[in-house]
Amino acid sequence: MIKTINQKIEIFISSLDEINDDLVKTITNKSSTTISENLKNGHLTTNVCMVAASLLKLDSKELANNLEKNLSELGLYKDVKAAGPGFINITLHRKDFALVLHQIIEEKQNFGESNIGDNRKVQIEFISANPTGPLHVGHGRGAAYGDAIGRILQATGSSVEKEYYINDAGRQIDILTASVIVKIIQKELDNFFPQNAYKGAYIESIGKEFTLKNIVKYNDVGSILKDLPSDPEEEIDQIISNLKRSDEKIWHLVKSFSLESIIKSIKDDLRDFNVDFDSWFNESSLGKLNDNSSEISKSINKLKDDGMAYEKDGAVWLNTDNSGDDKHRVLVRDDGRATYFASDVAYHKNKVDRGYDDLINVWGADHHGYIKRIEASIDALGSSKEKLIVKLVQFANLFKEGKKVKMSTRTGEFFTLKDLIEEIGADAARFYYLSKQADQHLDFDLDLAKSDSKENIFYYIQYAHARIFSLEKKFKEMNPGLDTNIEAIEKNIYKECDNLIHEISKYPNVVNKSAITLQPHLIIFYLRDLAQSFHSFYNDNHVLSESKDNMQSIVFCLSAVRQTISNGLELLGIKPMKKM
RNA sequence: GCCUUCUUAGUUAAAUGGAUAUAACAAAUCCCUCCUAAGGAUUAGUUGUAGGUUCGAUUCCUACAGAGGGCACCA
Repeated sequence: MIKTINQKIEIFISSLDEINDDLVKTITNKSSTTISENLKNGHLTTNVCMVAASLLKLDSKELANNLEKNLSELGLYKDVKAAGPGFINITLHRKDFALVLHQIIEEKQNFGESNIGDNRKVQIEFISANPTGPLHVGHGRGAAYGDAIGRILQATGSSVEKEYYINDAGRQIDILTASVIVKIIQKELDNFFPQNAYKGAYIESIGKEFTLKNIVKYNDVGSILKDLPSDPEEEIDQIISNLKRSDEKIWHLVKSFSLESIIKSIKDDLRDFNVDFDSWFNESSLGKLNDNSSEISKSINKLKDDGMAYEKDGAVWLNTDNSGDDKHRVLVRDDGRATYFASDVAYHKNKVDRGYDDLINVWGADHHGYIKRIEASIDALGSSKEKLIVKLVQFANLFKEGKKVKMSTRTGEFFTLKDLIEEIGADAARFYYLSKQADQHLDFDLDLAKSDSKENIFYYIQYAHARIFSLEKKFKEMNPGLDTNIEAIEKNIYKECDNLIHEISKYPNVVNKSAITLQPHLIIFYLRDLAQSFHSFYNDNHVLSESKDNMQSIVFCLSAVRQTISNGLELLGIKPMKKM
């Protein structure tokens, strides 16, 4: 409908004095015909006259009056009116207006989908938490966000792949391994525990599980605590090297066991959170520096060969001049070990080589300073940093009984994602994570998420869905064999539905906008508005005591509302409720 | 100091450069003999300051004031 109107408008614009093809193009690009915010302004609205008037130095109101006359004379629309500073408001014939209902009945769960993504290959990397402990509520926000934009992009015609990058190669994993071993033999060490080791209860349970099938016995336990420096960082490093030296076999067994155990718990939590990944990428698969054929060596060598990396003070540095980063960055330390950054450079090269059109990275806001150097590395390796889209996700504060829930990784006291799911359920958790723009601070109120007031938007929306569902059921019981149909609506029988139909017709645009801006919260706010329109209608109209014709047309229309709510929730990874 | 996000009603939050800035909570008043009251209706209230671009600015630009985050040969 909008398309044909735009064609008519273009014909009108082209017929103006002193116009040329370029101007027509500029005007059509800058202006838009949209579904009116409010039914008072007709069904559709265009701002083309204001755009054209400013470019052509004409009076916008006069231009709007002319376009009004022009469109009216076509006889295609019920009403055309120039309004305000130069808007054109169009009211469609009832049949055209109700077209969206046909569309929903035909497309069902696919209503709202589009192909604006043009089949672009998009990879989304998110969460990528270190496998050194369970996922906590901070990771949950990235999980909900990454998964939701994945679903939204997929629904709007992109070809999406979701990936989790497992940092299974660095020092953190050594600390994890040491933590588990020391916990196992803690009694033999006179209850000693390193200051910077991981302290959560999960460390102990991994250790216990390991000892069920393995024997951990050191010939010379005392040597493990030999030569310990007082600095916490140096202390843990010394313990790591002592443990490795004392019994390399046990070290490797515990290391792989701990990793597997934690990765499994992460996967279990994500399954419960309804987040699924297409691939899991191990940092360790990038290989080692001393292996010339490994990906990490190849990336660094290529950077050196191309003059983008150089040696200085015994270390290898990446030149980041072209990226706006404030200093050059170390890839290989002067002691010959690669930095975390070096792995990430190789990882991003790997991603670029896989041929995606867009790489979306969902990172915690604390990685903000990291963006420029990664962009620099992508450019330096001969690709374009434009491919990389980094979305930062801000921290979430949890509030319980009005108080902020304190969390400290150091002491192992934190609210895990699993705790959150158990407390309020995966769907409500996802909903509240997504209810605010990802790059802004979120105060997550656990009590609100469980409350039964209207303030709890999650239930407000679900309630609308459940109400319609039960209404449909009752309608079918009352009228066996009677189908809902479009005829009644087209015959202009039940005008009170108009507002709902108008709201539904906005949905595909909301999805597109949400995909373009990567903002799932737009869908949440839309659903709230739609639910509100429905609840209001429901209160004013006692559906099941209407005449059969009316009932038919109303239930038909409400089914479309329910389908739309259901589709919107699905895009957020939330299951619509059939009863409450 | 540098980089970055942000500042909207008493509070928490919306708004591809468009019409009278949108909701909820809190306040006041109403609506269950009724399809789920986890609901509905009515009233009152908002764009940090100073400039600029524009037919039009909450939105874009500049400065200022205030808040958060980031600035490792850590990951």
